[in-house]
Amino acid sequence: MATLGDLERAVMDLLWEHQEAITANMLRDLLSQRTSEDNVESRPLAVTTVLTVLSRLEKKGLVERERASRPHRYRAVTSREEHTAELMLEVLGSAPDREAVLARFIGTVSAGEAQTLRNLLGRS
Amino acid sequence: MATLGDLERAVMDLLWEHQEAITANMLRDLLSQRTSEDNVESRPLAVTTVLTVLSRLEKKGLVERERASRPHRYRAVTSREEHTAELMLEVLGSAPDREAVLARFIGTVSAGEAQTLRNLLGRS
DNA sequence: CAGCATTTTCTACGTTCCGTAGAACTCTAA
DNA sequence: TTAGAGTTCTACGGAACGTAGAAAATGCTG
Repeated sequence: MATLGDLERAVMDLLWEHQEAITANMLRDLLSQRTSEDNVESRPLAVTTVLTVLSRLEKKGLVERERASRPHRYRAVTSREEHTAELMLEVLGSAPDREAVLARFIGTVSAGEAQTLRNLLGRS
Repeated sequence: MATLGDLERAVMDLLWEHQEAITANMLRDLLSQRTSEDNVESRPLAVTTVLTVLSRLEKKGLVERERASRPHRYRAVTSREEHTAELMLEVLGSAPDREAVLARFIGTVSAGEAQTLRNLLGRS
């Protein structure tokens, strides 16, 4: 499965929040903001660190970059919803009896979400 | 997330197929059977190897053992369906807008499964 | 166009997780 | 009480990830 590390995840979260492609430097600033909110004493990451995880994310197919603009700009390839739904499907597919899993799944989902699902599925 | 390695996964698969708790030796035999089906030339695992992954799985809360019976016997703590459904829920919860994810998810599920979901959700 | 600042790539190191298993220790049955 | 089966301890190699310096590429500016 495409499992992400903490920093990779944080970077993806930021990219998902930005429709526009952004640079590694912007990402570094956003990351240091975010971690300083958690008032954890820590110096900001080096830009090269951010660039490293960005290329790893690119290799994983989650991020693409505009090489044209000089400070390269990065964006998420798929939306967070798409990505998450794909992951859920992948997990679902890891069991032989998908329907049995769905049954359990429905049981755990909140009432509101169950209603959402009914609406989405329409009548039959 | 509780992500599993290949061998850990293989062991869980076997435990999930056995309602009865089984010993490390049985597991080793079952594993060597399974891999020999894939006619990959390979000598069977050492029992200590199986025991190691079993204790790791125990630490992860996926497996419990009967320490009473002398060759300890191991069983999965939850069924595969339960486990998988929990994982799906965990993935779902990793996105802020769960309903949007569900919308995508419904879109990707097969028609048969959509029908299953309708039945499970009952009418509204 | 040459030098400098910015940006990107390469290389690398420490940590954690996992597959793998030997060494050492602990039971229990005879 | 001891041998053999079983369990725990310790360990190592490889991969993934966080981290970042060194080196190379690029582009602006005089």
